[in-house]
Formats: sequence, C-alpha cells, structure tokens
Amino acid sequence: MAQAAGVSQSTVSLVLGGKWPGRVSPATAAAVHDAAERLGYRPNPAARNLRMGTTRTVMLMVPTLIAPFFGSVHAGAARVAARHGFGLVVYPWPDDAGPADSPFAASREAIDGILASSMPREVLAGFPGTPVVMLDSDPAGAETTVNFAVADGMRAIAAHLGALGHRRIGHVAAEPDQWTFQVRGAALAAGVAALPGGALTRAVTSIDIAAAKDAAGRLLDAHERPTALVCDDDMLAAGAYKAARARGLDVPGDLSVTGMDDVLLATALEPELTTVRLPAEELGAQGMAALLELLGGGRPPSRSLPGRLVVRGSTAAAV
Amino acid sequence: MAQAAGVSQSTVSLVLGGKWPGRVSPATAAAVHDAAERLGYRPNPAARNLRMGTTRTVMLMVPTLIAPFFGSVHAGAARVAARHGFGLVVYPWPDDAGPADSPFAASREAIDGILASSMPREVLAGFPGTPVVMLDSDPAGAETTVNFAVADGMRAIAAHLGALGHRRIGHVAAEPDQWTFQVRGAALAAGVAALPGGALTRAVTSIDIAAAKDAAGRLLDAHERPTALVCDDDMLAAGAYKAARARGLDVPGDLSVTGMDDVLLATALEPELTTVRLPAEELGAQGMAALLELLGGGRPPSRSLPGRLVVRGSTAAAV
DNA sequence: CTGAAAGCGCTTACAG
DNA sequence: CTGAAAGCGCTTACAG
Repeated sequence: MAQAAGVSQSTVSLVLGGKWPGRVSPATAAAVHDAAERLGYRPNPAARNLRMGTTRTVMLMVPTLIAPFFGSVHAGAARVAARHGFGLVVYPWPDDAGPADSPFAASREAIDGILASSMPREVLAGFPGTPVVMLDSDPAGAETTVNFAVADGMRAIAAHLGALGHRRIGHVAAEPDQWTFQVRGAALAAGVAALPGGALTRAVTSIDIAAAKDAAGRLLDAHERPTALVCDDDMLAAGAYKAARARGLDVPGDLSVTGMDDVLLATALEPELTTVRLPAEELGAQGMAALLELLGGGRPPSRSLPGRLVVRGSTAAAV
Repeated sequence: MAQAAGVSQSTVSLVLGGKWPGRVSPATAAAVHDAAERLGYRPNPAARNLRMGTTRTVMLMVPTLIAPFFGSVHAGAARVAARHGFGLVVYPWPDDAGPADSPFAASREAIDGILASSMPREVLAGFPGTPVVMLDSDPAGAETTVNFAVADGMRAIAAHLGALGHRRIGHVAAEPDQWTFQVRGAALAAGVAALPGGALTRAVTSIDIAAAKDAAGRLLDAHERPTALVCDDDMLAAGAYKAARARGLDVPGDLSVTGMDDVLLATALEPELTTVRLPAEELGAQGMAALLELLGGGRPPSRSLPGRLVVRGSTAAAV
C-alpha cells in the first residue's frame, strides 16, 4: 500500500488515521486516499490493536437475546458503536450461554469496556478494572447508569386506573430480584396508597406466561376480586389475560389489565394492551454513548429515560 | 509471564497452546500452567491474531435481532462458537443498523467467516473470499446451507387441516421475496391440491401484525369464506386472530388458524396457536458447526432440520 | 527438551 | 513535510 501511493508507511498511517493536517501535504494525503480507494486497502485491525493496546470493541451483556426487548437494546448500542468505529460483541448471560465462563474468559483481553443491562452487579467481578456502564440497574453503585424512569411509569399507570375509578388493584409482580422490579413495586404501592380507598394485593411470578397466569389467577380468586391487574411487564400481562379468560372475565369489561415495556406482544394481544413504552433502543444508544465517553477519559453522568403511557384497549372504567 | 515460570516465551506459547506433548517436559508444562493460573495470565489476542493472520471471530448476519427467532439463532451459534474458542459478532441488517456499510467495512478484516441467516445472497458481495455458511436460504447456491424442512412442515399443516375436514383454505403469505416463503407457498399449494375438493386462496402481507390483519380480512371477506387460515409465520397468525375477532368469528369454532415458527407469541395468544416448531437455536448451532468445519479446511455438507407440528387450540373440525 | 530470533502490520516518537 | 526505526506480544521454524 505504501509503495502504491509512493510514500512511507508512516505517511499512510497518518493520513488514514486522520492525523495528517499540518504534518502531511494535502497533495500527498489525496494521493494516499486515492491509492487506498483503488486497492480497497483497510488497515489490519489486529496490528493496530496490538500497537495501541486497545481493541475498539465493547461487550454488551444481557440476560437473554430471546426477549425482543434486549434485541432493541443491542440495536441502539450497535448503531452508536458503529458510528464511532467500535465493534460490539453480545453475551447473553446466563440464559442462553453454555459454560458461562468460557466466553467471558476468552474476551477479557479482547474488549475495552462493558455495557451490562439488567444484570446483578456481581457478574462484573470477573472484569476488574474494565470500564463499565450499567443499564437498567441500581444507580446506587459506583458505575455510571442509564435507566428508565420506571417509577414515573408506574405512577402514571396508577393515576390512569384511579381516574377510571379503580380502587382494588392487583399487582402481578416479577420475581427476579432486580432493581427495576423493586422500584416498580414501590412506586405502584405509593400510587395506590394515594388513591382514596385504594387497596393493593400482590402475587409474585417468574417472567413466564404460564406462571403469570397462575399468579394472576390467585389474585382473581381472592374474596374481593381486584378490578384491575397491573403487571410488571407485557409478558406477564399475557398471562393475566389467560387467567381472566379462564374465569369468564372480559378484558376490559370486567377487568382492566396493564403491562410495561410495550414490546411487540402488546399489540398482538386482544384487546391491545395499555402499557408504558420503555425506549429500549434509546437505552442501548445512550448507554453506549456514555461508555464511549468513559473510554475517552470523561465522567459521563448517570441518567434516566422517561417512559410514556400508551392507552389501548385493555383498560376501561371500573365496574 | 515467561520469567515467572522460569522458562522462555516459546515454551509458554507451546504449553498454553496445547502443542507441548513431545516437545516440552511434563514438569515444565505443569510449571507453566501453575504460573499462568497464579498470575491470571491470558495470551494477548491481538498479538496472536496478528501473527496468525486469523481472528477466531465469526460474523452472524441476521435481518433483525428484534424478532425473538433470531435471538435464538444467535444463542445456538454463540454456544458452539464459544466451545471452540471463537467469538461471535452479530450484525442486524438492514433493519436495525444505521449506515449499513460502516460496520461491514470495519469488520471485513476482523472476521474469519460469516454465518448469514435469511439474507439475500447479494449482501455477501461485499465480502469476496470470506468463507460463508448460509442459514435458512436457497440451497441452490454454491455455499453450504443449513435449512429447516419447511416444505414438510407445510405439508403436515395441510394434512392436519385436511383430516379435520377443511377444504377451503386461505394462505396468509409473507411478502418478502425469501426462499423460505416461496417454498412454504409451493408446499401448501401442493398439500391443498392433494385434498379432494381442496381450494386455496391467498393474500400477501408484510411481516407485521396490522398488515396481516388486513390480508386475513381480505380472505375472510371473500364470497366463499375459507374455514382455515394458514399463516406463513406466528406473527401473521396474530393478525389473523384479530381479523377473525373483528368479524365476530370464533377461533377455532368458526375458523381454524395455523402459524409457523413456534415462538413465544404462539402460546401468548388465546387460543394457543397450532404451529410448526422450527428449532431456531439448533439452526444457529449446526450452522456454526458447519462454518467451523469450513474454516478448518473441510467441506461440510448442506443439511435440513426437521420441524414438528404442535397441535394446540387454534384448529378444530371444519364447520 | 529448550531458547534465541524473526516477523506479523500497525503507530508514534524521532531525525532530517 | 517526510521517512527510517522501534516495539506492541505473540507463534513458529530453527539451532542447539
């Protein structure tokens, strides 16, 4: 490549690295660009990585890629990474991976930073010293976090149901011991407590349709049946629909149901689900932007992305 | 590291690379392993890549990661890759990516091979000479392909509906000009033609619930209404349910509906969907195994993975 | 059985 | 403004 352009290797490196102005004549720079174009030349990333001691690759850790939510997070993160010339490697953990350690161990030296979504903080213990941005996680930690304003979302749901006259509300709560679900639970409790005569019951479930159906069923079979079921996410709401149907209850005629996330499922259900839209792709994008800033030596602040209540057909006036 | 073990760099490399038997004494090898363990030493992948001219990284190209189907493909591929010490980089294309070329261009030199799922073959033109295995693609090409036996799946659906007495069948067909959908269409047509008195109508739609609802609606509004709707995938079936409900038709009392894929959505719907289970994770795993074989100098044969008809609540005897 | 040496292709002081 | 040289950390002939 250097001889094709009739210059030295150093000059090629300077020009292609964009560091030439003031050090290489414009004419020479143009010649280098021309030759590179003509030959389809691209710098060898392995050599560059070795020399620089950096890989321009970031790891995204998510609980699973099978939930479409995390596919969106990946899309947003990948878009921002690509724009800055960074690669993105995803590791679903622990759900889909085989032996959890092997990919980790292999990549410890191969990445510059970590974007970890919805993960217990302990998972990062294996990567001491690696810059990290946490997504959808407890902001009390030392790392920069990017979160959704889920408490606001839950309050919006409580207010929406309250305005429709609901007072006896059931919470179909996700079991995982994650920060986001703890916040959702607390915000809902506060929102219902603020309703005159508000009363909250709760059933805990794993994030699984069949399990959610059982949990919702327990709530619906109580002596004083709730008139609305607030579910911690859209998938749980699908289970709530099933529990309602199994008992001959019409949604939203006899029972209002809400979700959270607004994934594809929300509009696949009948009736379509009233839920809070959480901008998953934006989460990935802002998280990657923060990580890139961190890698560049900055101190990006933690931040929180607002959700938006989307009212569809699953909520109606209390009977 | 070398001095910590009291040996030369070459010896470390030989031992850690597993090439020591017969060349290094067992005692020395043990000492090297000990020191590596103690220091938490891991070879620098960039140096290795530079020296070897290989990256032990494979690119997975999928249309999108937001469809859970491709999340499963990724999981299977990543599992096999990790087991062989390979990394996996995913590029959703063209759906989620920003500027399509930028990540491609950047990674051309950074990967050893490509696993491309459900993509037009032209996309690979930008990677001349890179070993490729195609997933869910026309096996007529030169590359090794790993596919689902979708024709068998469609025939199983046609036979199932035929046995239930259905004769007027509507096909909610996916529009994308993909090999898999062409095969599905042809197999269904043959299966219905084999039914005495069988008659097939068809409406084409993009892979989108609202569009599928419209397409299914056109079929249902025909003079002689079909008694069963065969959908090219589960998401289209969700649209078919909506079209049925909008017309006061009960599924499966008035109308049977089938899907294909068996993703999460299939059991979220009410009634749960009769569909053909396509082993997406297995597709990714077998595709990666084939690619690894190809990279190792082998000539892996193309293959086809069987699906399985899963009968749930959305099909019943024809009225 | 073990080590010294070359070289993979970059980037970055440094000399001119 | 331009080029020669060093060195990043490996792997692999090669010599002993």
